[in-house]
Amino acid sequence: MDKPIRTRRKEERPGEILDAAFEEFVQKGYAATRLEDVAARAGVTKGTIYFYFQNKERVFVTMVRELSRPTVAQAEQFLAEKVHETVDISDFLRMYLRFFYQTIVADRRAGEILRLLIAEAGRFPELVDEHFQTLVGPALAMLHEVLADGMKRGVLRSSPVAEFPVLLLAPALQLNIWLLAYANRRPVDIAQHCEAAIDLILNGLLPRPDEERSGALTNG
Amino acid sequence: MDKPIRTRRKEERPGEILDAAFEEFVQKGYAATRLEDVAARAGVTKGTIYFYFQNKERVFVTMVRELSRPTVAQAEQFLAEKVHETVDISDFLRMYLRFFYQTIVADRRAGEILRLLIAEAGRFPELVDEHFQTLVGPALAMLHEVLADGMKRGVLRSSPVAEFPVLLLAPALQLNIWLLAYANRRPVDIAQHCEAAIDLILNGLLPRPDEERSGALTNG
Amino acid sequence: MDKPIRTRRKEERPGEILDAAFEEFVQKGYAATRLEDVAARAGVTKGTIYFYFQNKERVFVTMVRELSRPTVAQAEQFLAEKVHETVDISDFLRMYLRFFYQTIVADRRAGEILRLLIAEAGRFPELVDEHFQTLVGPALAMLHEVLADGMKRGVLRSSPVAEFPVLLLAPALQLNIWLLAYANRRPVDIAQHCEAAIDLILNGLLPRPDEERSGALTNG
Amino acid sequence: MDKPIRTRRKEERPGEILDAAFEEFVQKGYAATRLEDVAARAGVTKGTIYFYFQNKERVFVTMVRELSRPTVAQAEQFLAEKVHETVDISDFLRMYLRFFYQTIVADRRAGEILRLLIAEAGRFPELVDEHFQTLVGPALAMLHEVLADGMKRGVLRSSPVAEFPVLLLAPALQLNIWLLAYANRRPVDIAQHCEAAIDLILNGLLPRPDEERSGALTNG
DNA sequence: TATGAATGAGCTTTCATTCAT
DNA sequence: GATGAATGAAAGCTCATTCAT
Repeated sequence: MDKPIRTRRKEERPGEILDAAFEEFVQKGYAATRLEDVAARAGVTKGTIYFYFQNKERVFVTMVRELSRPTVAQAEQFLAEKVHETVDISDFLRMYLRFFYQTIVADRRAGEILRLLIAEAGRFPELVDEHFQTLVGPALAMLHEVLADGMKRGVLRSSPVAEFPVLLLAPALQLNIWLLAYANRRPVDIAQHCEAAIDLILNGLLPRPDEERSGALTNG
Repeated sequence: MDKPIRTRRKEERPGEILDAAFEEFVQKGYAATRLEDVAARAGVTKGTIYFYFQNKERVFVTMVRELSRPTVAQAEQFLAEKVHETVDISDFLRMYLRFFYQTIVADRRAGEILRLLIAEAGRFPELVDEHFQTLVGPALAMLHEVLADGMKRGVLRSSPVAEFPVLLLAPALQLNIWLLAYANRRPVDIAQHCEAAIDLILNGLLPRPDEERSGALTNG
Repeated sequence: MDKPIRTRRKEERPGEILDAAFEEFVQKGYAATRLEDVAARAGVTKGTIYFYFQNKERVFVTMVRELSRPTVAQAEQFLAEKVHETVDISDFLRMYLRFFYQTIVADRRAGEILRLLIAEAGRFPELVDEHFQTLVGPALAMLHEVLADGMKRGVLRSSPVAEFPVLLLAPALQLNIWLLAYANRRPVDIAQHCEAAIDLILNGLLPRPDEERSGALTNG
Repeated sequence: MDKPIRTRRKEERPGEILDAAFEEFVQKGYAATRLEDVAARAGVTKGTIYFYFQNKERVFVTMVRELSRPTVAQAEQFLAEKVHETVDISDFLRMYLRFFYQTIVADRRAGEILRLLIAEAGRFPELVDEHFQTLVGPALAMLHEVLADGMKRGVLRSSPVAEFPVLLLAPALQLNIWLLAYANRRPVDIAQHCEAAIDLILNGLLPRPDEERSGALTNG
């Protein structure tokens, strides 16, 4: 029990280290995390980390990439399904929002990584850009297409929102940050928050039969 | 001839230090900021900081509080004006949103402090809570009141959004994070973003004359 | 006695540190020297070294430069005196050799620094070149001039040695290395070694009246 | 088909490791050399080194001994030939000097090992002494004998050089150090350097027919 | 024989903090 | 009030050495 006999597990070690790194980085942030604590949590010693990773920075970057992988895969699959071409636009938007709530709010790992990325954006700009390219960009591009198409077809109200599809993701982002910043001190019902966002957004986007000109309400 | 300068300085020193601290903390984050750099930027030496502040943590906390002060004052004034009691609800919501865009997006200091708070939330939970109590909480309380009242009076569609007034702030928060995370790499037109958010939200909240039951669109 | 009260001596500290560094580097070599030992020997703590020097390399380089200074000054003075223009060439060469024995053999500091430079030449090529430029080069240039002039005037035998003035310094270099490599295990009488070298070199350089052609003995 | 290669390897491994060690130690010095680099250069892994050698120190010591072997053998053969008893003393001295230039200057391995020994003398005093016993000592003893005998027979000028035969090796040592310290930055023509040394030394040692008393030139 | 994952002591370097002046 | 030399507790990283396979 004292010295857990030296075990070799080349296959699993890196993953174990990255899992440990995730917990530590999330808890303390990049700079305040000690690699020794990561090692201890992974059940190895400092030296072992340096056997698998070049330095602290590489541990962080690799961890973000590796733990983002399932999220990226899910998102790619979701975006590839092209359900929007066959489904009612309201239904599609509901699905879309729920998917994002699922991804960046309900999934702790994905949510924490997003927050970590925001918090450490200044130190890891390339990582942030990478994240944009693989996740945010494609998701926004698809939304943009759906919105523009819906407006052209008249199933959506014509609105400047078409140019800011990111607005549809804002609620999920807000909740992500809220939950992680206030931790357990200000709990929120995720499902209700999501449904409220859907209510607001769908009503905001669907045509208003009472109006001749779209955007009538917009000018102040 | 010498004196006046020295005297003036004496009173301004703490403020100069906090200004310098703001720049450094924003650039590097809490842990990676060196008090020596703060001192250099403020034109003093490390020792001087310790004359005015107990330690690094106090410098950070005091900086956040002190530099938040004008924002808090503005917000308090805005919330106290009670214009919502006299003005058309659409106009009020427009003003409200624009005010927040002004505050947490266009005002660099307020915006950066918000981001700092998000990034360092784990290390300074009390500061986050304080921020909630003085800024976020009151703003949300007032919004909640306005929304609930509007729905009761029928000038707003009855909707679960009433219980999540924070949804109205989500767009500004999203833009704040976007700008600070992507820095200058992905510029956004703030005014247009704001107007798009207003369009979405107002249309999402105002009554839909074509429908009997509110929320008809909500169920999936 | 326990904690030698923190004393400030900005003026003397760097010198004390360099003196301590000299002893440690000489004893252990560059790589094997611990800055902590240097600090202890100088009566300060590790941190203090970093207050005055950027890093270990700078400590080494600065030490070599600083402790070479008196030697360089002596050499410059010696070379500037131009006694060779007024003195009998035998007398001059005797002075010259004795001066170098004094410098790189009898003077422990200069001798050790020379050996350090030889030992660490691979890691500090610029330092070696600097040493050449300030010490070796000028000394050889002057010797070359004296030898060439002497041979032209016929007071020295014409010989290929003119092109290799460094041969006159070889004995002192050899003794330097001998003493430092064998430490006290193989003591040598410096003065006798020097006089033997002078005997060999003067007899080797002065004209041989029995010969018509110089260099008669050289061909094998 | 496989076997022969493996078998051959098996016997050559230690030698391959020592060759690799030589290159690394020469390039970086003892302390700065990583056994991992030695292993990589030898085409094996770190563990293998520990199979053949107890530790880093033994690798170094064994390498010096092993790679010195051919040099020692050559020297022993040369010294055993006793050509000095049959050959003209000038011819003998020429041969002697040329042999040493060949050995410690022209032969890169022997030259580097000599320099390594000088550089690391402080850490490996026994190795230095061993080197003295097997190489330097015998060579000097023989020289001493030849010089003393020559002076007694009158074929050499009587001189204090008899007691410092090492002076005859000084030029080769100087050139060895020069070449290794200045690497390729200050090239020297080895053959000419050698011939100049021979010229200086022979003329310095052979009798001067113009003088009654030997050593007349020596007193300053 | 050989491997290479794992260890852990040790080293350089950093920096918040102190304190004599 | 202000300085800045000095401290010392980390923390990142390296590498000789070990050992299960």
